[in-house]
Amino acid sequence: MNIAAKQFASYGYHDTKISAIVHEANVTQPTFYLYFKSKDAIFQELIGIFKDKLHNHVEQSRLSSGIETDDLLQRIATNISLIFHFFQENEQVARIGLFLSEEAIEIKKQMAKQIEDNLTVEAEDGYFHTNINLSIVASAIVGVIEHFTFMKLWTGLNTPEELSIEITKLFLYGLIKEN
Amino acid sequence: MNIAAKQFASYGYHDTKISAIVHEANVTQPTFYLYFKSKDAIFQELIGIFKDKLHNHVEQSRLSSGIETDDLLQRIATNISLIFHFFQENEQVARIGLFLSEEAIEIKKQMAKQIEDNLTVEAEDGYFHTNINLSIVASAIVGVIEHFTFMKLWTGLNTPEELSIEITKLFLYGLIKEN
Amino acid sequence: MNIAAKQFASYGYHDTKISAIVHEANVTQPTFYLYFKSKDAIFQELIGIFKDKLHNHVEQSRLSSGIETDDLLQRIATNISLIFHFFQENEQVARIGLFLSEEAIEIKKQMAKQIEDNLTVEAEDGYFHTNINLSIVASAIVGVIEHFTFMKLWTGLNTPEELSIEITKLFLYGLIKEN
Amino acid sequence: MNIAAKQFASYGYHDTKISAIVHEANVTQPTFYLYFKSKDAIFQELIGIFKDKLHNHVEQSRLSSGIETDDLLQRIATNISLIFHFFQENEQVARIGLFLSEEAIEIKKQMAKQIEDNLTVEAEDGYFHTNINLSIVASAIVGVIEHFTFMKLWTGLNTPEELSIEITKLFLYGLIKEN
DNA sequence: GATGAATGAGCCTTCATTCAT
DNA sequence: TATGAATGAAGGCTCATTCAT
Repeated sequence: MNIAAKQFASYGYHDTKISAIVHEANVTQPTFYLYFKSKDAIFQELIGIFKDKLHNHVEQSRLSSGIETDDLLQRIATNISLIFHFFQENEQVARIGLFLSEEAIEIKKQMAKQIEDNLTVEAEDGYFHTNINLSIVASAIVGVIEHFTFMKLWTGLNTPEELSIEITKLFLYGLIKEN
Repeated sequence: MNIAAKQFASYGYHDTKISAIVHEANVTQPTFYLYFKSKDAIFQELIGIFKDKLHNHVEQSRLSSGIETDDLLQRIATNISLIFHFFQENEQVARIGLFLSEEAIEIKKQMAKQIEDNLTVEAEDGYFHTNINLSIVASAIVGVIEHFTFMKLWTGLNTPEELSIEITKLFLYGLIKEN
Repeated sequence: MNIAAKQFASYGYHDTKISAIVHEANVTQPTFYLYFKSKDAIFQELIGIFKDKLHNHVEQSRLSSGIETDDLLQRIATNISLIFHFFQENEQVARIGLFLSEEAIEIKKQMAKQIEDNLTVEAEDGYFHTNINLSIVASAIVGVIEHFTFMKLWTGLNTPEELSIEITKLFLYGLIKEN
Repeated sequence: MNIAAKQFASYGYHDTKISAIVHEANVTQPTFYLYFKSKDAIFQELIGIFKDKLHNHVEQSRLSSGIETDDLLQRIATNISLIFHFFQENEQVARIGLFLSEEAIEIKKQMAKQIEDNLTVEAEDGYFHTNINLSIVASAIVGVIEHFTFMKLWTGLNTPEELSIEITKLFLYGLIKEN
């Protein structure tokens, strides 16, 4: 399973060959079919694993979100940082779920919904501009997270903390300096 | 060429068969090889086309950028809107260049560089926070554009104008309402 | 392997189709690729087999050459006869190695070298004309053997013994009757 | 035609492509079919050319054979030398006729017959051993000529004269030094 | 539970050859 | 006479998948 994840993540669906997976696993091809119905089946299974892990992660972070700081920025940054940590620790399966699967779209939509909900709660305190569409903001955040994960986190250019703090500052205060 | 672009954009590299391309083009397979050296060759050619178009587009928008408004927001929004328009009008080839090709990473890096340069110019007027890393901001903008293009523009949910104005507001002023 | 040898020997490289080989072997094409990397690979393998057999044959005949007759003619005739026997018993692979392969030239050169060495030993007894280039004689003998093998041995016109005795007489005494 | 001969001689029948021939001839493929019925047709035509040239050559040398020396060796050597010259001057077409064509066997048989006839005439003078089968000798000579042509003449290692003199000495006097 | 051996299905590619102009 | 454009026919090779043991 891990081997398959690694291969799919590295080479994509088509360029990952059952023969290569079983070779690295030191078993034979029929053995593969003893445990998985088909190439597609194991792929879907991996996607399922990602979705489960993601779901658990979200649950976890909801439960442990009691540790709320007074500081809004810190609070949001921590949330985003958790997401980056999750992608960092589950890179291979995340690559599959986020970039290779057909469900990727759906998964990202749910991420956005999740973030939107969080923002909505924050918004109730009245700190946010009211003329901004939080659904779109959430989607934008997903876009940035996704992009940074691929281009900066997985390439080792930045840590989750660096990325999350940068995102948070940007999205909260924007570029413009008011005076 | 267009047919191939459509097929690659729809099904990806491996699930696009030469037989399907030529079938839709009402020619036979050997005819394909009369014009393209191989499946990979036409794919690379399409990527090349995208890169060229993108390059031209960037050039054009640089030249015609004389129409500078006083309004910073409007100015930036227009620039981003142009990018969305470009992706809208070149959807298929953009799908290939942005999401299917191996060069996608490089292409996006260049987009980011481009945006960073523009921001740097704007920054000279002293309107921006000085503690913000423009390189990361540019990369974030690329992430959002890419995400929106895929999830909202190509799905017909939003127009280039809507998306660009939303992005601009968000990135310039952020979520926080100062008072 | 034998089937392939037969086909290559009969039809040449290009006119031998994998499909024909596997058909005669009562297996399917993928099975072929289970045992051989490519069409060219099995061809090279057959050439290798020929070279090995030839090498072994040469070794063998060197070892068993203790049975030296006093009669020079008989001795040489036996040697040549052995070569014809070898080609007779390994016709298919010999056809490939001698006439179809790119290495044919090299193989024949080595045959010639071999024969030259033998002649050189014989020459030490002083029976041969001294003004004759043994290297060229050896090459000539190879030419005749090759020609006879193709035109007379494999066509069933003559036996190894007939051919070898004829060659030997000719090369030893020539046409001219001295008196 | 010359171009085709060159290509066939260089690459063999299958590896010679019509496209390559017409390319080198600076015409298009349909033009080829304007002059030749098929790939096979031009190949046969080239074989025909070789056969004709060979035939003419034989005729010529028969007619001009009045220049008979008293010296038997010289006489025969000259004949063989002429053959080598012919092959040297018609290398490409000879490669086809001697090594690539299906008729090669027949052609060589005729060469042998020709040589046998010549030998028979010489034999009438009673200079030759009587217990030698002239048909086989002729065939042997063809084998040597063929081999030398390929391995020594066309590789530039030896001149026609060198080769013919060597062959003649060998076949007339043999290796054995009588005393 | 595991495998050696085999295969169905299909894809890319090539090449001699022709048609309409 | 010459060609631009196209194709029929086929061949090598790959890969997910299965059967018999």
